[in-house]
Amino acid sequence: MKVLIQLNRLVAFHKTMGDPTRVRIVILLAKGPLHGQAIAGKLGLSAPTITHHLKKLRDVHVVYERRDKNIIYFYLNESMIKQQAQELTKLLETRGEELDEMMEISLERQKVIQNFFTKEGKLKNIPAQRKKKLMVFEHMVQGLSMGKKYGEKEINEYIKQFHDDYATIRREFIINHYMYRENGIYELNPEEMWAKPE
Amino acid sequence: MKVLIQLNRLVAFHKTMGDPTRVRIVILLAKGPLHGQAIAGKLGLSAPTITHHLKKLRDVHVVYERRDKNIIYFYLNESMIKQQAQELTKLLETRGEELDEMMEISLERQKVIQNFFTKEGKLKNIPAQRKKKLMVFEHMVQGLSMGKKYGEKEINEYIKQFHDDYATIRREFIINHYMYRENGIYELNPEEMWAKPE
DNA sequence: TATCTAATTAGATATATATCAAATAACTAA
DNA sequence: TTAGTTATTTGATATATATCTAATTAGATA
Repeated sequence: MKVLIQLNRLVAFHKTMGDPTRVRIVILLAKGPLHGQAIAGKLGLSAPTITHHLKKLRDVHVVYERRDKNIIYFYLNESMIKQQAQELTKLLETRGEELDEMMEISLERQKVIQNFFTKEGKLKNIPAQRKKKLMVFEHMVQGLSMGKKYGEKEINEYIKQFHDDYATIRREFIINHYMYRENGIYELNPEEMWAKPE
Repeated sequence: MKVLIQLNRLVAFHKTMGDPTRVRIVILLAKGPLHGQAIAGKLGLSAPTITHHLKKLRDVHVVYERRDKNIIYFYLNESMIKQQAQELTKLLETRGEELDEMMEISLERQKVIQNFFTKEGKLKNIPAQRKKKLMVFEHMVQGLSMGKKYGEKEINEYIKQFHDDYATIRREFIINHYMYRENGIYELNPEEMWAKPE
């Protein structure tokens, strides 16, 4: 099977992790979720600065947030970090000829993602065109971890991060073989099984 | 065993990998060593630009170079990439309390490294003070891969990247249990075995 | 020694970004 | 509705950095 890396995603991830403040935030969140003020306090930085960094971390899906009353808690998305660690080693298996192809695919995909997601990472609507729809789903599924089992509630919560209509999207995940379900437990399929355009 | 991460090293690595040109260089070198002009040609960038990026990649030990006649070939240090991929996942196991400790150690170490290595990464001289000496050796040993077997020639070549007196340094590696030797084959020891100060 | 090629350095420019204080927005609870 | 808390946005500033051209250095060879 061909090693396909999404260059932009990989670069964006590393760029984001290439800042000491952000890594410190990640380390703090590894212990458990925190709200903005707490992070600011622990790191001795202002609230706007923390907002700034959290936005970047959220852009690459390293953190996500959940509101409880008036306080927004930030969570670490561990699976994304694990995934990117894998991508890094995949780089070594890449044959140089694939570079151009990778760049092209990356570019097209980037455009679609940019069109259908707000800058906050919310899905505006589900694309009608199949190819684009699949790109959007693949994008969403990136934050899930291979081999991990998810309860239905958990999946719903995860999808809500992108769109309120989690039921439809969850169904699409199954239909297009991104995930499979057994006794109410959801799990990511291997990439070979995912729906492909054409 | 405690998870000890060198924050600065980790951040520097990711910062370096957070640039599309540099990742493209890494992908090219994954196929095999190349010289500067070749890289410049393939990427459509000027020679100075390539020099600039190679310097950064060299700073974090992702590439190293070897001269053949008049041409300098750049090699990918795959073990460093694998190692950093591991460090990334180690982040997740880090307990937040270790943050300060990590920062402090990082800072002290950084200073020592800065004092004893030139900005080209060459070791100026072996520190007399034991603690600093160990830091220097640990620094050098970072580019070797755990579990990999190295021939004596290979080790010598590797050490020459830092200092001409490879024999002394190779001996120190053994004395301080960074590596062990069996029938002329060298291998990295697990970190628990490494010499510790005090 | 003179000359060729490869690599680096210097200097310039344009762009990005980390940070803060002040203003604003979003939400809760009284 | 009003007050209080938390988060974000705005605007300013200082710093970093990706890229180029031109000049320089390093090493090989004729």
